[in-house]
Amino acid sequence: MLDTVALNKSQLESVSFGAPTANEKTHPPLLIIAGAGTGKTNTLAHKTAHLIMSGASPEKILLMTFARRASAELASRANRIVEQTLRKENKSYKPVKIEWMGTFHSIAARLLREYAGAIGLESDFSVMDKSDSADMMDVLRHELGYSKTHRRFPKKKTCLDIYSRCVNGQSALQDVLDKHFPYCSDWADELTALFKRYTEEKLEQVCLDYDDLLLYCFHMSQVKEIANEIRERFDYIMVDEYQDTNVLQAGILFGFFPDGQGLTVVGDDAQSIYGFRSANVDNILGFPDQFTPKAKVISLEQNYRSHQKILDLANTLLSESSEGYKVALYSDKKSGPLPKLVNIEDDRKQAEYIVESVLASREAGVDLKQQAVLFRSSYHSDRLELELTRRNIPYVKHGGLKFLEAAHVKDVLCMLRWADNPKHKISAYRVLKLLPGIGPKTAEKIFDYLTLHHFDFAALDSVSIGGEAKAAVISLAKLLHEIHHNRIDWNSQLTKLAEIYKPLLEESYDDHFVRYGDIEQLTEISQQYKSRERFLTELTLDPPQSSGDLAGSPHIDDDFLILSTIHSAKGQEYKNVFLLNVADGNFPNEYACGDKRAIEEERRLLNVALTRAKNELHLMQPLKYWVPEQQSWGDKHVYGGKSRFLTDQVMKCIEVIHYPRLTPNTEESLRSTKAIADIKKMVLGQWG
DNA sequence: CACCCAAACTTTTTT
DNA sequence: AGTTTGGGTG
Repeated sequence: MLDTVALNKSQLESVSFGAPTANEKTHPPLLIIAGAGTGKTNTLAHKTAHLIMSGASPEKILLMTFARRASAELASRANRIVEQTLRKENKSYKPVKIEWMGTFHSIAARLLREYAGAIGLESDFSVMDKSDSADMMDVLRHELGYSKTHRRFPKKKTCLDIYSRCVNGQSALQDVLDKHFPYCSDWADELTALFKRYTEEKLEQVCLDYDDLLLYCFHMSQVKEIANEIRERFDYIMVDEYQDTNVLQAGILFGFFPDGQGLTVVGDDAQSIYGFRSANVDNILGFPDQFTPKAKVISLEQNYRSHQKILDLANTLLSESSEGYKVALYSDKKSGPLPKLVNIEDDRKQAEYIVESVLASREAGVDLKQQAVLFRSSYHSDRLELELTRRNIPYVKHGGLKFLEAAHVKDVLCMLRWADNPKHKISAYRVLKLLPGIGPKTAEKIFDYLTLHHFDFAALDSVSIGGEAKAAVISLAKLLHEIHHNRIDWNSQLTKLAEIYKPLLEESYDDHFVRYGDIEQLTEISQQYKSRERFLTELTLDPPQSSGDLAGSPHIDDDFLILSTIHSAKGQEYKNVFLLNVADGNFPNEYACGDKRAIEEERRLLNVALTRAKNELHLMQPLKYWVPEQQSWGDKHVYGGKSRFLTDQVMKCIEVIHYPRLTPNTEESLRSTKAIADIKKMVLGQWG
């Protein structure tokens, strides 16, 4: 009943490994090393489908993926395979629902809510997103008096990054500082105090940040009774992108499933690119040895995505690493265009070249959607975006600024969140400060008053503050009160909040018209969620990836070019790929150059970028490129040296071209030659 | 105490 | 370029 035609030998082995039979029900731990484009998702989908058809209960399957998009896709593919197979056998089919799937963070959030009672946690905790966390850091930073020191204290974002490293890597503060933030080393004591306050403050406000979700869940997994119960709930556990898990995530897995029964992890050590989030490649490399007997290992090496010339390039790049990666990819598609290294003058020419090539390919029948421009940092596409807009070429950008991070969207969201959780100080301050006449002090006063009155919004009627602001506070509090107690239907809660927000928006922004559109869109999105709580949690855990991603995307059948950071392009594939700014300082990034491990991560990042391409691959090598740093008056261009990854061996896999084509001094026409007219004089002429 | 303006400083990738 | 801090004013 297994569809063997669609799978190769290793894939088939992965799929059938440990599937339940009449007399055998064990599934020992399994590691699948799946190189780029080797049909990983397909294999996982088949495995899921196969398990279900062999009698496994869907509700006892746990699927953990890296991004929500990936998990949704996995589930729908598995569904399709089950359906197809059953149809073929003329059996009836009803859709399979895999209830337990999602990112580590979202699974953790769900488990924590369920077991909150058992671990002494309020089950109605809020989840803070990054900027909430940063805001809280900032407040405490001031409170502890660190903003007035003679030497500059790290900024809120830096503080948060340091904290996050400590938690996710379970490392000592001093180690983290020495290794990743040497310029902050002197502040160890202050940071320790700050992080302690931060942790207390979160407890007080019943908030968990991203890291807490993993941290709490990790501690929960160490509690025998709970771990046992959770192990009973799941027969099969599949974890995707295992190379990007950190110590905490691996700890959670081993806490819940110590013997690895039913556990399958999938990943590729050559695609580990989340070291900055404390991902640890050792997790995947050391996985087999965690168990006795050791876990079974299957490698997928046949690539179905790219032709051999692209793979040769990727393989050569990886072979020059000191890391010794597990797989070398090969493809049945032997021929295809040689990857190009395109020399251009600067990012302007870069944009020009890309626009021309992209349009030419479209003429030749390749949809824009099948072409992607990838880059290291999201601002790298700025110049290109200008050019695309100018030429009316539609595009969607993944990575970079998110819809939810826009100030006005955040404002409304905070109103809703405060209504949801009256103790949510960060939201409260943000919302209160929006009202005219209310600054930090008054906001504090109001919040203290609310605290004193057991967080009952109705009590704010009698708060004593200055005349003008008072009316605004009272009418806001009234609405929040009604929302908190769900006296207003969930469907119209955001609409009501938007009504209150609208005048404030008009007051502070010239482009309020556009911004209000975003608010309406937010309201629209919220309708898809069953309850306020789920809306808030899921939105912070799985924010829409791009503005085109929103509200079921009305332009779904339009054709558009893909712009994406490499990190966000993970798991994707495109017919043609353009990679921006391949130059030393960017590939590898200059901040990574100090550390050998970091450089290797840059190499893997480049590998990920290369292996997205099915057919054409253009590496753009600008002579100089634009960087936003440095003093604002100077020339913002930086001369990038040749990337150290483009060694002689690597260059043998690449064709070098120049754009515009090198032609010996054709007519320069009249540009930049000597003046034959005096424009200044002509302009002055109007005034006699 | 809120608000406005000028000066200083910054440095990627994401759940 | 955009955010954060500091100082001055009402």
